[in-house]
Amino acid sequence: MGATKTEKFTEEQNTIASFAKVLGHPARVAILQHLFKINSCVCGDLVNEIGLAQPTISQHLKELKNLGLIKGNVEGTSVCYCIDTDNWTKMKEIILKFLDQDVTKNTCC
Amino acid sequence: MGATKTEKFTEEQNTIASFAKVLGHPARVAILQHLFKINSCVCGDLVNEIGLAQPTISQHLKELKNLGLIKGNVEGTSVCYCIDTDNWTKMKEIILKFLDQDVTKNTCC
DNA sequence: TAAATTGATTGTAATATTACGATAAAGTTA
DNA sequence: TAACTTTATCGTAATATTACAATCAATTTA
Repeated sequence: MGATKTEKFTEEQNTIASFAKVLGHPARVAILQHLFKINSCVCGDLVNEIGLAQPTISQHLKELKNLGLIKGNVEGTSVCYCIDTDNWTKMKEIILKFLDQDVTKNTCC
Repeated sequence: MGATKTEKFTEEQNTIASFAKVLGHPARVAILQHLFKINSCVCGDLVNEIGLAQPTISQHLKELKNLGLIKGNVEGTSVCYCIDTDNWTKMKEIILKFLDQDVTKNTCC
């Protein structure tokens, strides 16, 4: 009990859910928005930008990295993060296909 | 500790995250896909369609209803669920706006 | 009205997530 | 090399989520 029963669902359903899940925390949304806004790499200023502790940000970055949405380059003592544009586009297409189902056919309710 | 620090984020970030979060479980993805597929209301066959217990499905339906993505009509002893097309469209626009950020500008990494 | 059907609610166990202090690891600078 | 800077990892507490058995509530049917 307690754990999601992944085996009951299709691969597509699990993929959609795992992308949606990683976007399902405001800190990760904020991180991604910031990475888009500055149009280049970011280093440690995410901790200042968002008001969470450094280990917490690091943990969120790891989850985004695990799904391939961002990548990080070590630059001296700091790490430069940015959007992985290829994977972002792939993710976008998967989510879009799901969201774009025809909504007009529903006649009851 | 443990709880998401909602107050640290903008309303937009929290809205995006809460929509993404509700899509972040394969059972809810499966429910929504089924509601789209049959192009009309569904009653209790979601429990058969997806292999989870009835209270579990009921709980997932409640979460989808709380965010306004589906609505339910009582029809005798059964309840007819379907997509709330207006709210689905609104949600889609919010998520799309977030996903559609220009990905080409990133030059480093 | 009694039995049956359907779905919601309650209670709870198992697991996952979030957040952060402490500390480690790796590079940089004095 | 010692001190400093930056980020990752470990450990853990607090909270949230997932799943389901048991039960309740409402309607329908025999």
